Amino acid sequence: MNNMKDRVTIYEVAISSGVSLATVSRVINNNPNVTEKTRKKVEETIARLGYKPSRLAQALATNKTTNIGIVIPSANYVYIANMLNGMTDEAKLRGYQLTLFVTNKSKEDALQVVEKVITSHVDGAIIFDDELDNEDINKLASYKIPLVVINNLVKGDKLASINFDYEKKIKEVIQQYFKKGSKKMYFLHLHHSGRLLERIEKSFIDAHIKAGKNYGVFSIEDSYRQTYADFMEIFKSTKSGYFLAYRDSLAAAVINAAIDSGLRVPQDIEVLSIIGTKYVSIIRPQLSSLHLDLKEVGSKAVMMLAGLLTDEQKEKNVEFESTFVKRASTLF
Amino acid sequence: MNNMKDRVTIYEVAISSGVSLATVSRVINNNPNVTEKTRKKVEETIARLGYKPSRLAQALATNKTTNIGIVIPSANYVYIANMLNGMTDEAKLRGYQLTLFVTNKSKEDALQVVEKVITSHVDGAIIFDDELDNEDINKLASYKIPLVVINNLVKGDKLASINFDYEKKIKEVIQQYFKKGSKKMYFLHLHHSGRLLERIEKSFIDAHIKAGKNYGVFSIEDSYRQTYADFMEIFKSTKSGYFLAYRDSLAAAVINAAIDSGLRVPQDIEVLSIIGTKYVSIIRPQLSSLHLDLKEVGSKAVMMLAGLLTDEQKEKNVEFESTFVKRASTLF
DNA sequence: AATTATAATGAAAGTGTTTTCAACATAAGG
DNA sequence: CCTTATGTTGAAAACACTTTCATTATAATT
Repeated sequence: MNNMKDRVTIYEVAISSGVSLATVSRVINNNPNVTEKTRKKVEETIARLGYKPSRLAQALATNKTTNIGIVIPSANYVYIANMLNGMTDEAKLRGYQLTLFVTNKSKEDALQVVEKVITSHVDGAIIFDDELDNEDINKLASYKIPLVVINNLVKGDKLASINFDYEKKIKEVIQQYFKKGSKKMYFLHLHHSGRLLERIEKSFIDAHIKAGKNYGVFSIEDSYRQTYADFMEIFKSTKSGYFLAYRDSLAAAVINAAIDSGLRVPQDIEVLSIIGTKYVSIIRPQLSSLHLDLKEVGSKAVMMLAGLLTDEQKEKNVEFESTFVKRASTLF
Repeated sequence: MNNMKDRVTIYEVAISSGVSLATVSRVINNNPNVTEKTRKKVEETIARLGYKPSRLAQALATNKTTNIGIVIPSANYVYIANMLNGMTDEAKLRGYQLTLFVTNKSKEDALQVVEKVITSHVDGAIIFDDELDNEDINKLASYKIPLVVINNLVKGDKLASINFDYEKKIKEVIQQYFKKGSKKMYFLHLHHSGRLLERIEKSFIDAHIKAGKNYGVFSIEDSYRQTYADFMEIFKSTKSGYFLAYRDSLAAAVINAAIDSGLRVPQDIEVLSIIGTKYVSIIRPQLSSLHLDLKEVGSKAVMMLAGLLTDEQKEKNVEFESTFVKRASTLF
C-alpha cells in the first residue's frame, strides 16, 4: 500500500531534471540531438522516478499504437493456436502487441468486430476468418488499416494476402489416389463450414467429376463427439470408404468409430485429415494429412504486416505449400 | 481508392451539426442531459460523416482503455486455448478487448512483459503464468493494475485469484489407488516445469511418503516425440507402472510407447493425464484425467476482473474443483 | 575575435477525447 | 409576470505525449 505508484508523467521528469518536455521526449525516443550530459541527467531521473512513457499518449501523438489486431473465428482451435504462437513470437521480436478479435463464426459478431478494429486504432490487422467478406475487408481497408488476409480470396489493392494451396493439393491427392486406390471417397462437409472449406470441397468434387468418378458427401457437426456418434451409425451400413476430414479431431472421430465398428483402418476405411496439427502422430493409427507449418504462417503474417507498416518490404501475396504426408490412416 | 476515409473527428461532427464538442461527446456517451432534438441532429451527422470516436483519445481522457492484458506462457497449448476461448467470449460480452502478453517460459521475457503490461495501459490483467513471481506480480499491483492471478500462489492484498485443486485431487486419486491398485507410481517431471507442476509433484511425493510407498520420477522434455522415444527406451526394462503426466500429449506418448512395446494399457501400464483437454477421449485407450472446464475458468477470470474494475462485486478467491474422470487408461 | 555553420534546447501547438463549471434557456411556482 | 428550480449547452482545461520551429549555445572557420 505504501509503495503504490501514481503514474509519473513526462512533465515531472522534465521539472525534476531541469529540462523541457521536448528534451525528455528526445531522450525517450533515442533522438540523437541530445548532449551526452543532458541525456545522462534525464536518464538518471527517469530511473529515479521510475518513469514509464504512456503508450496511450504516445499513440495519440504519433498515430501509432504498436498494436496489431488479430481477427479469428475462435481462439479454441489447435491450428489457430499454432498460428497465434507464430504471431506472438514475431510480434514480440518487432515490438508489437496483439489484440484479439473473435467473430465466433457469426456474421453479426463479424460486423461488430469490423467496427471494433476500426475504433481500436490498431496499426494494422491480420485476418484469418472466413466470416469477413469482401465488403467487410474493404471497409477496413478504406479506413487505411493495413491488412494481411489469410485464406480469404478477397479482392483489393491495399492488402497483402497469404494463401494455402489446399485446393490444389487436395486435387493432387485425389488424382494420385485414383491411380492406385479404389475406395469411394467421401467429403465431410461441415454445417458451418466457411469459404475455405467450401473451396476445398469444390476442389474435391471437381476432381471427381473430371475423372468421372462417383463420390459422397456427409454433412457433419464440427464436434468430435457428434461426428463419432454419426459415424458409428454410418458404419453400420457403410463398410468401406476414403474420408476427407477438415480437422484432426474429426478425422479421429471417423477412425475411432471405424475401429469400434470392427472395421480396419486403413484396409477398409481410409481417412485423411486436411489440416494436420501435432495430433496427427498422437492418434492411432497415425493420420495422413496435409502438413503446413502454421506457426510459420503466423510469423510470416506478422512479418508481412510489419512490412506494410514500415514501407520496407511489401510482399503482396504469399502462397504456402502444404505437403501431403502419408501416415498410417491411408494406404497410399 | 476514391472512398478512402480520413478519420473524422469529434470536432468536425460538432462543427457540422452546429453544436459544441461537449454536446457531441454527450451524445456519444448516452449522457441523458441532451434534448431529443439536438441528439437527433448530432446522431444524424454522426451517421452522415461516418464518425467513430477514437478509443485512443477516449482512453487518454478517461484513463480507461477497455483493454485487458492476458499473460500466458504461450498461445500454443490446448488448455490455454480453451481458457482464451472463455476469456474472449466473456470479454466480448462486457466490451473488453484482450491483449496478449506471452512470456515464452523465459524469466527474461517475463520481466519485459511486466514492463509492457505497465506501459500498455490495460485496465487490468489476468495472469496465468508461472514465470511471474511474487515480485513481478506485486510490481504490477503497485502500478494499481487490477489483477486476477490464476494458479500462482502469490501474496498480495490487491489481487483476486483463481486456483485449481489439482494438488488436493492428485493426493486423493493416489490414496484411492493405494486401496485397490498395486502398481508403482511414477511422476513425469518436466524439465521446465513451473511452480504449479512442482506443487503437484510435491503433492504426489507427499502422498507416497505419508503412505510409506515407493515411487519413481522420470524427468522428461515437454514434447510428445521426445517423450515417446524416451518411453520406448524405458519400456524395454520397465514392464509395469502407473504414470502421471501433466498433459494429454505426454500421457499419449506414454500410452503409445507402451502399446508399441507390446504392453497392455491399462493392465500393465496405467496412465493419468493431469490436465485433461478434449483429446482425452480421442486418444485410445481414452485417457483418465482430472477434468476442469478451462473455458469456464477463462470466463470466470474475466468476470472477476470486470468486478474489480467496476467495484461491483469483488470475489477475491475462487477455487475450481477438478473431477477425476476414470476412462480406459487406468484400472480404477 | 568575428563570423558562420551546426548542434542542442525549449515554447507552443497538436493529437481526439472527456469533464467541470459557468452560462444560458426553459419550465414550474407563486 | 417575476422568481426560482431544473435542464441544456458551451468554453476551456485536462489527459500525456510528439513535433515543428524558433532560439540559444557551441563548435568550426577565417
